[in-house]
Amino acid sequence: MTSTARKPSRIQTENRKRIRDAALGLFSTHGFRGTTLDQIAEACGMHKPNLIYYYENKEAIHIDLLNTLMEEWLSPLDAMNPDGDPLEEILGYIRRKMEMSRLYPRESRLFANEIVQGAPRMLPHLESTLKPLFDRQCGILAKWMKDGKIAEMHPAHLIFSIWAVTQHYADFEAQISVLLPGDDKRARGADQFVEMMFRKVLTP
Amino acid sequence: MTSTARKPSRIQTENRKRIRDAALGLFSTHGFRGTTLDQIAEACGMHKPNLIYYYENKEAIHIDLLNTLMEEWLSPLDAMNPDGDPLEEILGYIRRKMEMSRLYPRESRLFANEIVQGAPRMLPHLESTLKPLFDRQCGILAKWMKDGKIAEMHPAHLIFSIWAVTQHYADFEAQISVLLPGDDKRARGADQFVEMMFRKVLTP
DNA sequence: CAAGTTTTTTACCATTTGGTAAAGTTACGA
DNA sequence: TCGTAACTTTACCAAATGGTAAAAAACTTG
Repeated sequence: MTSTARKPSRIQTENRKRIRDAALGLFSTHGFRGTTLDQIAEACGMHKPNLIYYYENKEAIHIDLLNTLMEEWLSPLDAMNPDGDPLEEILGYIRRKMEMSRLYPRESRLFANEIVQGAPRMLPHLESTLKPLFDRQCGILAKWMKDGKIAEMHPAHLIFSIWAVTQHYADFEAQISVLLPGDDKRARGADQFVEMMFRKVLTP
Repeated sequence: MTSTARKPSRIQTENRKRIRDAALGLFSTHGFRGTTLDQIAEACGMHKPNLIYYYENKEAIHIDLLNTLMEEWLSPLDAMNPDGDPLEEILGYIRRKMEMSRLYPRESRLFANEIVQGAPRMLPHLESTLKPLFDRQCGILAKWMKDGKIAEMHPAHLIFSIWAVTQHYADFEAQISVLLPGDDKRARGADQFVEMMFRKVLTP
């Protein structure tokens, strides 16, 4: 029985990464169907058949991207410490989300594209990976509320609102930059507003 | 000199509408590039060349959709009355936005797709139509704040947060329905949460 | 360094897709 | 009701696109 999966060589690891990086930029702004293999190839300085050498097909690149990025994208949520100070834990999470919107807008938009279009390639992953994590965090929030540490509210909707507001700055940047031009202190203004907002909401 | 623009016939008006309706459903879930003329044609029971008879090309359908829907999409913002009760005016706006997320998720996702991908076909429209409206509403909010009617904060970011939270329920429905299954009272829970949230934020 | 293996490149192909030409059909005003 | 303009359908096409075949080049290892 021959081994079907060999461990990847140095070149393989490197080139797959180059491909993912180029594909991330393109998929996140043009969507899956709006991106061609030729575009990806040119963006990473390779030839089209070379992409297919590393990935079975176009969809495999997209799926690998989603899977690879999913866990680091969710890691801040997992970092919420049940034994820490509730308000500070949540605000810390919000700050990390704002930071990620600023540092990794491509990742944010990649997921936004995928979800807006009905998550055709990610639904199973949402079920299996995100859902348990989400439920656990809802549990932590619920306990903090029951203990009177933060205001009582529906934990799930609280998380939704945090995601909505923080990711909005990455996903809708095209709109925001039209409505609020004069770039320099926009990020700080956003951070301050969001912190103020959730502090108010969460204070019992 | 022959007239270049004739007034549209009854059939023209009807069929253009049929096309727009079919295209709205497809563009909003598959994006512009992810939707084919054949799909649109089948969805509205026409043949492909017939689409081209009514619209110059595929892009013209998309542009017409965006333009046609833009103003009704923005109308609730314009309905905010500067002389009304500030808190109630804003909460009323938020309620209408939540209602629109529920009744017109296709429109919401159409715009979301467009903006996430950098608004390639809508940037001018954002500048010319949305921006003035947005600035005016920011002015109204600022005045309410100065008068001490609502809490002091950055008006633009307040509007962003309202858009983010309300549209999130339409745009990210695929995710929400995984995380919060058992559909029946989700909409009411969302309404209640959002109202509670912004009431807290806005109360001085 | 020679033999084998991995990686890259060139040339190509089948399908999809946006769009056209033109004949056929229907609606409608005089 | 007849002629014309509006509309629909059939048959087609060229370009774009995802993907393949196979030779050439580069790298690895005994």
